[in-house]
Amino acid sequence: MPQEKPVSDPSPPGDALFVQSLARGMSVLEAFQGADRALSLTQIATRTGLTRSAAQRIVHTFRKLGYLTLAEDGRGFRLDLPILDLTHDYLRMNPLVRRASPVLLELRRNVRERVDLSLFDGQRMVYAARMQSKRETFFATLVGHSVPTACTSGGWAVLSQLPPQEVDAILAATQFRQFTPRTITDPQLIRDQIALARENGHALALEQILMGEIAIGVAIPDATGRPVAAIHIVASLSEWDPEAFRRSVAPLAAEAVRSIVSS
Amino acid sequence: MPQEKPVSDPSPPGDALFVQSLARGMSVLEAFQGADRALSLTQIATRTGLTRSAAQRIVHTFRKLGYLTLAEDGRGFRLDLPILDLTHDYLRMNPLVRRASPVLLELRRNVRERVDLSLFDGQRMVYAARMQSKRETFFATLVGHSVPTACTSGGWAVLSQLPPQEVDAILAATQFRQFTPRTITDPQLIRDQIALARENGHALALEQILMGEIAIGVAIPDATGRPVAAIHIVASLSEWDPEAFRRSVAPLAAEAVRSIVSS
DNA sequence: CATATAGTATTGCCATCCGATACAGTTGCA
DNA sequence: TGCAACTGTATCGGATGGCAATACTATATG
Repeated sequence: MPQEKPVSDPSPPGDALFVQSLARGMSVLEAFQGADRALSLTQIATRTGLTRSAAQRIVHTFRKLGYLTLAEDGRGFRLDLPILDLTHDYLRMNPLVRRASPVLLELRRNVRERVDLSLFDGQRMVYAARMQSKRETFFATLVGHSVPTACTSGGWAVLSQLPPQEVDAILAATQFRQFTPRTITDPQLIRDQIALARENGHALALEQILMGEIAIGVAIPDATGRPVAAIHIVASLSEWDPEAFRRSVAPLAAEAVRSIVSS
Repeated sequence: MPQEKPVSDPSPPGDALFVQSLARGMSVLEAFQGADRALSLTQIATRTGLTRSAAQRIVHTFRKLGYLTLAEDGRGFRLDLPILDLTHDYLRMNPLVRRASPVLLELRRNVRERVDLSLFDGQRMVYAARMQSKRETFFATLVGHSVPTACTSGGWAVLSQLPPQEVDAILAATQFRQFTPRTITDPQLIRDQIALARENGHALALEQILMGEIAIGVAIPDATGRPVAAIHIVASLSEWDPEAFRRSVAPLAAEAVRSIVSS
């Protein structure tokens, strides 16, 4: 009789192919999500539900492989550079990113505003590529950054292409956060935005994540028509009237999506 | 041309803490380096030196965890989105990236050309952040991309701050590649560039990676004075005379580095 | 229709991973 | 000072969990 497991790693009973050590290892890497400084063995053990011994062995192994490193002051561990190699491999091989990149570049050249590619991942939209414009905010720059699907133009565009029950499931699971005073957190109002996006073929978001920011999102479907990503075009309200922005930018974004899909 | 890359599976004898399964698992992720399409189990097994069974178990586990996915056509596997979460965590927690990002942003605003941050990793410089300018090439955009230390302005700047024997070791281990007709591949000529960089406090590279490209690199030292990264400023030869570029940009880059170091 | 792939599934053996415990240093509060 | 609570590191016997071989179905290719 297997003992009760306090762990968070999904080691399903009776899955003969499942390599527990590997899952535990990855859970250690995941433990760094949301960490704001280096993590000690004890912290890692706590966050992952592993014993300190297990954490020690795994950290030891990752250090030998280069993925973790002892922090500068010798207390705690941090993710290290080889992680970026994986990123690069992922982005490089992702067919969507591959096809989208040149199109996004061209798009940015035309609209002269920031263009992003984000990937649909349930409740999140994860930024995969960014073509910057002149001025730029800063942290959101980072690849891998994500925002709630329900709070962003691209997310609305994606949701507008999904069956209602899936939308409901996502909205129900979303942890709403008031990014700005104007962030919409009422699911019903969000459904309105989604309906609007379905009508227009694109979504328009005003100051949902950052004050002063206006964004247009268009969903990118896969071969079966299911939305898997979105283009965002982001600009400043100080330079654009929302309707003018929509009129001049939305057609270009839509065409970019067509170009990506057909290539 | 895609070369066969030996993937590391160091299973040191007598290392009681080493978790073999985990190392094997990571070697599977690393197997995607240089792959230009999805990899089948057999290919993974070949590249990693694992048995097909082992590859199967590991791939199965990674799929359950989300890191790998079956390719669209059902043949072969690809890295999947959760990889980007690790990236984001790495970049976010990296003290250097944290301090450098706002400075690079400011720098780009002033010079109006592309600004990169790359991290020193022995024979490679790995791109960690990029602040783009107007026009842009495409693949090099990707985070995690790397170029040989010996072929890039930032690399020369870094090498100029290292003791000669370390420089020799790196040059000796470098696989030189002729990116452009003007790429310098003679170690002695590279040493000249390094010496020049040491004198000037910055390196100037002409068409080393791409034709028409001029780049200035300045090394970023850590607290002990050892170079760990570099700033690159990259522009087009069609718009700049090399000497003018150096005169107007190098001081700004140097000041940016000072600002990063002292913060 | 034969052959060579692809991904998936099962099984018995035993090496590898397991976690308790001990050790060596720092930090910090009393 | 010294104890307490932390760091990261090291050891070890036992049994769990990973190991490789092999068989399976399905799809592609000739």
